[in-house]
Amino acid sequence: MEASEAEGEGVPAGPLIRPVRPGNALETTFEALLDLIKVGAFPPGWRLPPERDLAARLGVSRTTLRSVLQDLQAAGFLEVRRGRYGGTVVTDAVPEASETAVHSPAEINGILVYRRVIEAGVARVAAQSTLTAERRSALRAACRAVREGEAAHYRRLDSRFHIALAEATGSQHLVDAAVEARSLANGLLNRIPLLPSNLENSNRQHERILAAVLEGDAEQAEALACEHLEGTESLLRGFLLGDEGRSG
Amino acid sequence: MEASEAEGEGVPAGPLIRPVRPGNALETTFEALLDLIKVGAFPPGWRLPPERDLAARLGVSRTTLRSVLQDLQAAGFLEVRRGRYGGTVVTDAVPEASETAVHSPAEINGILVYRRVIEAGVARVAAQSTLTAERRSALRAACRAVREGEAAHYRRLDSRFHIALAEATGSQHLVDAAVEARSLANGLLNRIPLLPSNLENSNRQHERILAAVLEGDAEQAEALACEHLEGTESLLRGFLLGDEGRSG
DNA sequence: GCCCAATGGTTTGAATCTCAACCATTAAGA
DNA sequence: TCTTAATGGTTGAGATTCAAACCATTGGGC
Repeated sequence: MEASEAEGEGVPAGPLIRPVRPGNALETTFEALLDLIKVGAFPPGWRLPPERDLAARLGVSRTTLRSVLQDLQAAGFLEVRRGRYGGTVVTDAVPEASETAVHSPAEINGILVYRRVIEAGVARVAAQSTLTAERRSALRAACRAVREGEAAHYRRLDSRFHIALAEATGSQHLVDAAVEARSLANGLLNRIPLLPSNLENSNRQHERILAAVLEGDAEQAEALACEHLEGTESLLRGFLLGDEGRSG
Repeated sequence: MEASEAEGEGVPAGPLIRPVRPGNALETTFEALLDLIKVGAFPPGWRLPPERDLAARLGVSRTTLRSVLQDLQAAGFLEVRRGRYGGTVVTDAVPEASETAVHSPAEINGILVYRRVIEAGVARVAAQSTLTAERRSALRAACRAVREGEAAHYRRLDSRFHIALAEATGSQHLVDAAVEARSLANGLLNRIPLLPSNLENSNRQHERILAAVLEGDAEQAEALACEHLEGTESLLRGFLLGDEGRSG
């Protein structure tokens, strides 16, 4: 067998090999919980599952989890209270738009394209799904929360709305993908300023997407989602790629 | 703060909490490598990256990786040769369609819906992407390999073609999602028999999807991908859900 | 025939993580 | 006021995983 690449013949499989352990247990657990806070899975005031339960769900030991919870507490995201009816509660601290890793234009495009496939697909499937009254109510509440929330919480509330759409599909895999896509995209989105006019427009688009989903109009829901995503993509491409282009 | 659920108010975030360590290092590494073999990332004859390199890419120690490689060798999937110009080569052993976990109808639907969102979206984006001559060549080769391959290797070759489409998008996240979607779906697809007429039809659909992608017709590529996926979904729903329905 | 370098194979000690048992706190109910 | 039970807090032993150093094999080049 003659090898043209270290991996063998043909197109190398390099990119297909992904870390099964991208970091140590502490790092990955910290990132996971912070991501969930950032995308609104744990809104302020929310009480996390009890430590023993949460550790089991995350697949780490309680010792490891406790260390992470202490770090999150020290960073101001959690408050802990002992005793019966105690627990670990999420504060309303807003995660700083940290200096995320610098992405190449190709990476940025890769994230945007991924987000669009996921979120437009989610809108379509949600519109095709049978929604319970509870689910409809949750969608409306999430949409209203974005509109009525303070600007400081916009990113989190916006994310939560899009994830609520994913939850409406009934596919755990789409939910996971939506969470991941939002976490990736937020790292980029947080670098552009929130202008009131843009937020207003975005909120209107949310209403229309929601209406299409509730009406069961799959074509419309997907088209509106694409339009919505194109809006922020344009902002991003101009803001980030333009920047990168100039500094390049 | 009044809690309606253990996690707090409103819709519980339970489903959003995912294991950061679904299994131990040996298990997850074994699954990851076997999945890559199954989806054609490592075709027969392929030489894996050297151990030290592969361990680094997977994010595990060389000790852990070696243990997994030994298991895969014992299972017949790999052959190892020492010395200069040695290495670890993939055999042409076909993974048995093992008794995968029994899925509920909701889980099956969740997988199918996820696969459709990913693969239809991938077709669209691939058609919109600028393809190098090498990439076009790889796509054609992958499509041809499905058509000309033996039935025993069909699943692997079919998967590789769809993943090649994802690679054409240039988005690592779509590639990862396509690998995952394929691994999930294959667990289901392997339970239905491969009929020559179905394979013929599937191959024709592959050709048409490829043609649309190469021509840059995004609408067509996505529509054809949906039609292609609907075909196997129908087979699956009738075969699995019908079964479950009757036994239920 | 010897050398070299790239690969797999082995061993040892350290780091990380897990598990389980037990302690302390706390507010509601009796 | 005491009890209860659900929560967080602490400790020690063991398992898992890692890192690094070194050995053995092997085929091509000189």
